[in-house]
Amino acid sequence: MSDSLFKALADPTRREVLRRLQAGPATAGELAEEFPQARATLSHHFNVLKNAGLVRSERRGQHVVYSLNTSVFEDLARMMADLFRLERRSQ
Amino acid sequence: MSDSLFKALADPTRREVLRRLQAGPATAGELAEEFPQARATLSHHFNVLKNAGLVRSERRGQHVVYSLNTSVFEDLARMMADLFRLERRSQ
DNA sequence: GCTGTATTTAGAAATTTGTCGAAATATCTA
DNA sequence: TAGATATTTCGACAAATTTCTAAATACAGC
Repeated sequence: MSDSLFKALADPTRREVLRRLQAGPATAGELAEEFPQARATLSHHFNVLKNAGLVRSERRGQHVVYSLNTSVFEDLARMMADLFRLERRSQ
Repeated sequence: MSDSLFKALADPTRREVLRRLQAGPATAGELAEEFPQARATLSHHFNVLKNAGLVRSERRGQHVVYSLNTSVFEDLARMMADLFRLERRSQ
């Protein structure tokens, strides 16, 4: 729902993770090396991002690869527009 | 900065207040009648929304009128786009 | 199956957030 | 100035969130 999306975006570390994933997919380990928090902490953040539909994960052997899910952006834009009741073309 | 904005949007009651203000400005008292929370609680929410630049307030005698500040939407759109590195035309 | 590496889950501590009732402040009107 | 109404600030508490370490799970290669 919209609540999990907004909540997911409310944490600065999670927003940094999203920005990092713009450069391309990365494994949990690679991401963990770039952030000061413990791996368990980041794993929690990944989970929040996943539940919000902001990222996808895929296991590749021992690794888990995370990537941006750009398709949620449409939903996000719709919610933002709804919050400000901006006119939109479709629907 | 962006953190206060995302944090402000993270609470469902505050998002409801924003939607309510789409219908037009309202006093703290009018808003308080439409929400189950105590006036003190809502006053706190108004403050968070104000600090994030999402609403404006203006005292009118005994009343304080709150209204949507639609100009932040540009900033918001920019931040969202930045999170997903979407191509934009200007800048 | 065992060992090593990668990741997640569990449980707990510290911090932040949402909430309230009561008190304080601001403004109007008589 | 006194009284009434509107709103905010204060102080406290419960719930949620971020964070950690330690333990558990998943997989690969021997």
